[in-house]
Amino acid sequence: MPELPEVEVVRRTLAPRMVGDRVARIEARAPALREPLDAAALAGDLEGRRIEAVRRRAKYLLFDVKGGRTLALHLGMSGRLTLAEAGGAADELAEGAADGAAGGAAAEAAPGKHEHLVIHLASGRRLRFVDPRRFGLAFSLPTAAIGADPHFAHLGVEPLSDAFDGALLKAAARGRRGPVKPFLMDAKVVVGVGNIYASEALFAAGVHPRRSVARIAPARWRRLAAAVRETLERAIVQGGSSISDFVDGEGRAGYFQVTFAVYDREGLPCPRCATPVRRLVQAGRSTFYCPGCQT
DNA sequence: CGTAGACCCTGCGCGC
DNA sequence: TGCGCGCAGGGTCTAC
Repeated sequence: MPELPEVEVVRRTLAPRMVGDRVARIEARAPALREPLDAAALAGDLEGRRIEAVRRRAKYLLFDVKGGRTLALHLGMSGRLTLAEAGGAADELAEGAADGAAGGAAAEAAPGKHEHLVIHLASGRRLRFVDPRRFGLAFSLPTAAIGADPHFAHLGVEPLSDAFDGALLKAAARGRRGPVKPFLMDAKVVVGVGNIYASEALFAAGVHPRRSVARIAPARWRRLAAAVRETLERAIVQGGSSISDFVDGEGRAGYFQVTFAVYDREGLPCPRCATPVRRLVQAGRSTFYCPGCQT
């Protein structure tokens, strides 16, 4: 569910309510995520420590605690975080929001299906990590060693940073030949551009998803970089405004506020020229584009 | 080195 | 109404 904007919206929701609080207890259960949960390491690194910052790198959420350790969470495809307030009432709300599919059976097990991790805070709040498809990740590491960690070492530039521009894309494309859409989604080039916003940014820039990166001139790279940035920033603003009403840290609501120009709109009219939107498959992922607007 | 494809896993929506 | 199939926001590994 999460691309960079959704992760960033969750981060902004959680940060003011978690920074300054303390990790009281880590509760790890459910089957392994992409990598097995190391409950002992999480407890040893985090329990009893004050949360100093909630940051983001690519699609990872980073919770820095006092003593130089960091909890890293990745939501994968289906991960969700909910921050339940102290006391019972808000708890139920969070459960309901997090488990939309479990409808019929009232006899669901108490902890909730697919609940992998619960972080109990000293204030009584609880951060729950639910991930049905188990593509997510949760691990702790020394804060100072994040850059060298294999999960982060090869990551490219942040798309909302000053370093990200047309010149960077052009340089990264040197010696490459493939289509631009998978290139945009390559985290070694630029992080956080997932399948939805890759299609959306290409549409906004008027670039055909199959165009070879070897045949993109500087002006077009500039347009594309600007489109990536603006598309992500707009999604953050829209997701953020929709989420501010929520009592929990649920990220999914943001998606319902954002309207896509082409993504998941095969056959529907392009918002700019009314030509029917087309779908194709690249690197195993669906791409949506307007054959009239994108060259 | 760069790229394409398979694979990890569960749930949902659609067509029959 | 039930069942099988295809597809889903991510990332990594292997084979070419």
